[in-house]
Amino acid sequence: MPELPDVEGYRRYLAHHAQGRRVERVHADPTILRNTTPQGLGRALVGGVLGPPRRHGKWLSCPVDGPTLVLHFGMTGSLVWSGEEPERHPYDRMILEVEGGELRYRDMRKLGGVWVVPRGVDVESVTGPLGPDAQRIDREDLVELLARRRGGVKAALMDQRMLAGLGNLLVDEILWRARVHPRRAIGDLGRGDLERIADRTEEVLRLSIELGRVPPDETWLMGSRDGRDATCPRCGTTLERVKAGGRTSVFCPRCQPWS
DNA sequence: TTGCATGTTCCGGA
DNA sequence: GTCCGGAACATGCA
Repeated sequence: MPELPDVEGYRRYLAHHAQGRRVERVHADPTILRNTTPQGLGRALVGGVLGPPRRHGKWLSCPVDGPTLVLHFGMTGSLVWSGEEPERHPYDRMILEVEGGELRYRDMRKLGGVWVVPRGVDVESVTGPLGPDAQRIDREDLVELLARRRGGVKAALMDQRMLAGLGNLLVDEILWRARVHPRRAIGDLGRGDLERIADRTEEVLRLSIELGRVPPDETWLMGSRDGRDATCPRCGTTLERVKAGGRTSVFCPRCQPWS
C-alpha cells in the first residue's frame, strides 16, 4: 500500500536493517528488473556496501559504492528484512543477501520495479522529472505551485511532475480535510481553498510519516472509506464516489459541496 | 464471472 | 500545447 508515508517507512527500514552491510549475493525475477538483468544487477551490487537510502516522492534509491539501486513500489510493493520474517515468500521479486541477513523486495502485482543507475548517472534518468517532494515543500511554495496549475485539482495533486509523493488515497484524504470537492477545477478555487489544501497536505503527511504509514484510524477518511455505505468520520453523511483524475474518488457530499 | 484495486505510462480525441 | 479519459501492465479479491 505504498504512498509517500509508506515509502518513507521503507527508507527508514532499509537504513535501520541493511545500511552499512556488504552485498554478498543477489537474486531477482528478471521481469521486475526494468533496466538490467539478474547478472547485471549482480555485477553492479555484489561486493558493494549499502549506503544511506534516499526518498523522493514515491521513489527510493540507495547508493551501493558507486552504482545506485532504485526502487519503486507500484501498488503492492514492500521491503522485508529476514530478521523480521525468516521465510522467503513467492512474491519476493528481488533478494539482496548481505552480511548478517537479507533484504527482500516484495511485490505481488509487479507494477513497481527495480533499476540500477551506473556511477555518475543521475537517478532522474530513471524516475523522470519529479516535482519537489511533498514532505519537504513549504506551505507558500505549494500554494504558488497550485495557483499556477490548470485542470482538475485532484489531477494536479497527483501529478508527480508538479509535486512528488501524493497518490489517490492521500489526495482524497487531503481534499476531504480541506473541504474541497474532488472534481473542482483548480482555476475555480480561491486563495483560501489553496491555502487549506496546502495546510492539510502538511498535516496529513506529518501525522502519517511519524508512523511510517497511514494510520488505520476511523477518524481518517482513509480508515473509513471502504464499504458500500461508508460514512463521513466528521458528520456521518454517507460517502459518495466519483471518477476524478482518472481514479475513483471518495468524498463527503456535505463537507465537500460542489460550490 | 465481472469489476475493482493504493502505481505509472502511453495513446487518441477534444 | 493543454486537458481528459481509457487502456495496458500483473495479480488477487469481493
